[in-house]
Amino acid sequence: MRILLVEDKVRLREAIAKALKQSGYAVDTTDNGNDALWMAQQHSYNVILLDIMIPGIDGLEVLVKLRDQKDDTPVLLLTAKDTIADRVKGLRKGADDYLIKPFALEELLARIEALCRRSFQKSSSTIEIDDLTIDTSAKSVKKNGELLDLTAREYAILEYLALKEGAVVSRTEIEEHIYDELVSPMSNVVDSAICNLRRKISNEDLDKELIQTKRGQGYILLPTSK
Amino acid sequence: MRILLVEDKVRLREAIAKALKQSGYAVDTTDNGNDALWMAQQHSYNVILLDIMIPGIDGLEVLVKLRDQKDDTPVLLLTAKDTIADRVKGLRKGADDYLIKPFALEELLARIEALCRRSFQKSSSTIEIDDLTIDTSAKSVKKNGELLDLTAREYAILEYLALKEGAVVSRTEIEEHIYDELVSPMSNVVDSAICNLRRKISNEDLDKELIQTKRGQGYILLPTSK
DNA sequence: AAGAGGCGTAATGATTTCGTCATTTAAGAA
DNA sequence: TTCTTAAATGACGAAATCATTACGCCTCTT
Repeated sequence: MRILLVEDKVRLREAIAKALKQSGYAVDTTDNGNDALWMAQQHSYNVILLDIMIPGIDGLEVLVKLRDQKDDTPVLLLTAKDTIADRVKGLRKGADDYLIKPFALEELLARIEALCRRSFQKSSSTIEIDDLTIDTSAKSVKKNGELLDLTAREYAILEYLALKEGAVVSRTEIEEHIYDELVSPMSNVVDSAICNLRRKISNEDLDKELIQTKRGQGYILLPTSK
Repeated sequence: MRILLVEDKVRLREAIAKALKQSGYAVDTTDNGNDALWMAQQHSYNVILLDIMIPGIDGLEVLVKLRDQKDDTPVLLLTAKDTIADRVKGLRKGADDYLIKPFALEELLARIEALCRRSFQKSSSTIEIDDLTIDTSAKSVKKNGELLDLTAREYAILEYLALKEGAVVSRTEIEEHIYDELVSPMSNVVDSAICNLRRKISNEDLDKELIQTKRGQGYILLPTSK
């Protein structure tokens, strides 16, 4: 967990830095806006603590420039000014939190923790199997980079098989997960859907089917490697 | 953007709720902890405003139970108490922000905005997509620099889609996050709103729609680059 | 109090999807 | 090999989904 601390008053800066280090953070410090911007570009910090009244570029400006550069690092503004208008302004410019001096170190630490907690939750939403890339959030599938035109049903089945990659999935299981109404027992909806799906994802050149049939049991999605 | 407001004092609750609604949020309210927990389980809120001193389960307890259930909805604590120890305690228990009564509505709004932004992993308060610039603070949209005349509903939907750029958003999800009254199941409000929205943001020259339909799944906002 | 605009509803028509059925193909057992 | 049964395929039509329009109620403004 690496933190950039931008604060011009020496005593305060060193006090904060010390406290942060004791709490186990790696801390870089600077006393002015220009260096702050430069450092933020060099490293990817987990949190930036930014005093507003600093020499060189003003703290708010630093913030704006960071955001313009699509830098998403959580920023916690520190300030002595405390009019509501200032606070609102800071937050609206893209700050994540705001703390007014003087503050208790305990509170600063707690807020930093809250910021870190949030920034750590992004998970990839794509599944890659052979030449297929399944984007579960866009609900789209690419084959060698080309978007495939799957229907909602087809996509749902493929996603389900992909999630259970390498495991045999019975027709009944698919019916239960993909179809909400009961499917009549002797229907072959699934067969038919799989057939269409295969048509769209198969490699003509390769003879191997990605979706394989386990006679009497169901289907299984098997990447070539396995 | 849907918000759960938990506050027992009638006057305050209604004042806040009104202000939030005017800012375009869908708002649910309750005056006690038990209902709050239940409601949070029913819906997925974008932010929960939680007073600590409430009847039934205490606000902090509500927070703890939510986090125990792996619910990571951003929580903003409201409180009259203001010892630093309390604040630290709240934040450490998993709150994302903290505001002390009495507070200015402006600041509350700005903090809510910041929380929403962060939960969608966006840092800047403006979102740029193709020739559109969405200003989530001013709640306005520009197209090639020209201000578009969107209604509150239209804006809300567009903002939501933009925050989820590249992800399929179902009608139900839109209904749940934009509309606070229940939408009758076979209503086509969303369809009709999207239709109007498209009319206003579409590029006649370009044939590609920014808001694309994923038949059977929902809508998705896709910039031309992808 | 009247007018305007926003918004939800209903109706219509175009389009796509998907389940069914009939038939062919393939797999495994005897 | 031959028989049996499971699976694949293709065509068709019913049903579902969507876009769009028009209408009327409601709310807010003036």
